[in-house]
Amino acid sequence: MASTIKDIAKRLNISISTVSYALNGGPRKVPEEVKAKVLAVAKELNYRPSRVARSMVTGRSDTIGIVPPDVIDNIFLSPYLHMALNGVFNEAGRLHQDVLLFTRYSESERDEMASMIVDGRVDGVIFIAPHFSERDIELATSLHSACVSISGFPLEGVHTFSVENEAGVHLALQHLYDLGHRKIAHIAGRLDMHDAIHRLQSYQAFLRSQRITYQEEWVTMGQFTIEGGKRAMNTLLSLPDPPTAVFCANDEMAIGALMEAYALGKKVPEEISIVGFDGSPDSEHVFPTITTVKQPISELGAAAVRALCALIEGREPEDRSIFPAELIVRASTSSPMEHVS
Amino acid sequence: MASTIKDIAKRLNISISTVSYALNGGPRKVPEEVKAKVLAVAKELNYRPSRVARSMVTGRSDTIGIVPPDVIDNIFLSPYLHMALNGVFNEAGRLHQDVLLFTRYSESERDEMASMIVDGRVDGVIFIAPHFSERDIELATSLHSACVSISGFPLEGVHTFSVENEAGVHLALQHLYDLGHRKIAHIAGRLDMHDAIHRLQSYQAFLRSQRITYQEEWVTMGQFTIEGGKRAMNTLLSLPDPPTAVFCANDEMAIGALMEAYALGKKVPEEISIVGFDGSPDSEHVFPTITTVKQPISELGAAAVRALCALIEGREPEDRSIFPAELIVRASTSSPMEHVS
DNA sequence: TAATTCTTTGGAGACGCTTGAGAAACGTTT
DNA sequence: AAACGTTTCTCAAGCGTCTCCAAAGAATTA
Repeated sequence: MASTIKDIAKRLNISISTVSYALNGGPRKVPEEVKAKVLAVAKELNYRPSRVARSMVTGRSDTIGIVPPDVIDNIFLSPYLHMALNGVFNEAGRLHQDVLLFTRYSESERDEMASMIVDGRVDGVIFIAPHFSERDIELATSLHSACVSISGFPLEGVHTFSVENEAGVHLALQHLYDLGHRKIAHIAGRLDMHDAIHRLQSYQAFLRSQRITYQEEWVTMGQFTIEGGKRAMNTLLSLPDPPTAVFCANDEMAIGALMEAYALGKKVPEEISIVGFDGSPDSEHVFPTITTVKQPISELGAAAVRALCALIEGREPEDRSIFPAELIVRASTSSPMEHVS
Repeated sequence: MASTIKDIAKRLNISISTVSYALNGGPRKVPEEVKAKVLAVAKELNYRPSRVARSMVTGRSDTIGIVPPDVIDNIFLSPYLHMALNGVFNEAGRLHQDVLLFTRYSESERDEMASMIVDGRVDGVIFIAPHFSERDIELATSLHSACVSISGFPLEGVHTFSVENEAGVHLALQHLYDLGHRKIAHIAGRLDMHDAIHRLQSYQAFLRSQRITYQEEWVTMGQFTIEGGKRAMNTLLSLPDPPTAVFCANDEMAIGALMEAYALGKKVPEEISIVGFDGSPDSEHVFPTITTVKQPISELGAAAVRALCALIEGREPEDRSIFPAELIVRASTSSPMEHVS
């Protein structure tokens, strides 16, 4: 149906190779006159080179694969992933790379998934926030496939891009501390993810450095979801000695916490301060707007793409891999004193 | 580097075709004994079939392409697109289809874009909310490539999936009308998109049916964005005779309108009621929560995938193409009377 | 004019896989 | 023993493209 390079050759009575050279401005020179004719016929026949055939012979597909975190359904409703994808897509477009999103819908397909990564349709893979248990990434590296990760666990030979978690957490907690808070709880994310672990550890480190006693029950699990944030906040507010401030490992949990606080009749920030993490658009749309630690997620995505392309082409990636965090103070935090009095 | 079907054949001293048949349970039978041996060796050599080579000969890639709306940068931050992609990915996974997201980063690459659609890497394409001026979709059909659209303009031979816009708009406006509103403004979306046009027309039709005089200045453009919603709301509230209610063509603009209303000291819903469209998660996170018309966007995406797969396999799509809208009454709407008095 | 060099162009092999055509081996039937 | 059907397997032809190699032609030199 679709026309091929052969059709063009036949039409002009020249060889296939000449056509190929003409179309690609190929390694060999082709007289301008012939070139023009080839291009004209190509246009006339509505010729489109088959990327598949080209991949076959060049071994390159100019396509990068994205492996989103392996969570439950509806994964594409996560703001974090959106921001990451946003950066990835913009940069991929700029670098003339297409993006193949790997979908997986059950654990049992894990192996099939793994083989997709190395079946030749992508030149390299970006893992977004992979779980600790994620073996695909090891498989990919073992097969010498180019791969990088965003917010992943440090892994031998895998370039990992992430935010300065420790510094970010410090900014958030210092902010609360400076406001006068001493009873600061933490709603942690999924502890099989690197960022969640790192943020929890940084939280503990901060308490230690400020000589605040670490209270086991002030750390609750929120699974990085709004629902999880609600549940966690509910738990925290039921404590005999509830905290005056809550630091959440991401904005979604902060939103959940906010909603739950209101549901329980607690005013934010008057009765309890809330800080999020990520700097998602949503954090600014809720009421009150949420104080949060912004990480340049889109830039992480873009940097990952650049690094991956470098690896594919055999260059050494030049991007730094740790990105700065920035505190954005909004309306969900205030001093606890004013209202205690 | 990677092992091929040939390596397996050589190792076992059998023909390449036998290996192929064994691996695929192919068209021809292969004795269990041989099959077992082949599979064992395949595993040992860590063999992964090359999808590229397979595509080459079968002409199928088991991959569907997605063309997101051709808007400016950071497109992946649109909740609408997320919900659509969410449905698409889930369903694609279920049907064992991979998803290639087409990125495009400039108008000048339009032609390159078009050829990507038909270069053999995808079996079919889903256009999400294509613009009126989008020619790619026509190109795709003219090349007999399978394609469907979500919220697109009706086009000969292209299955289009969309929500019952007219009914949805009616629900929203009737709700406002029943509350007592008579001065109802409309913040419209991008008028090069089908949904935006359709919703504007439905708004006008409703006013006509209720014999409310259509006020030119009560229709403002919001471009489907939060920023646009803010600007539009600003314009509306500056009118000498401002409306008591605003119906927005999507939730993002409703959020923007909400923010702007607050910024101008107008209370929602006490002084002005706001209704959105889409039923995005965000519409429930803002304060006050927004009354909105929910459309099953994810289901639209899923249905589009099913239909596309049917087309690819030469079957007739069975899904209905118009989906119901549902009014979700929340806190952003109330009767105007109470406060006028 | 013949020999040499340079330029241009066509031929053909690969890439890894699928699959139809047909060969070989075997057992069964007449 | 011949004829036949089955089963099991090999051969080889592609799929569309890229690119090396060699052949043909043109230009230069002896």
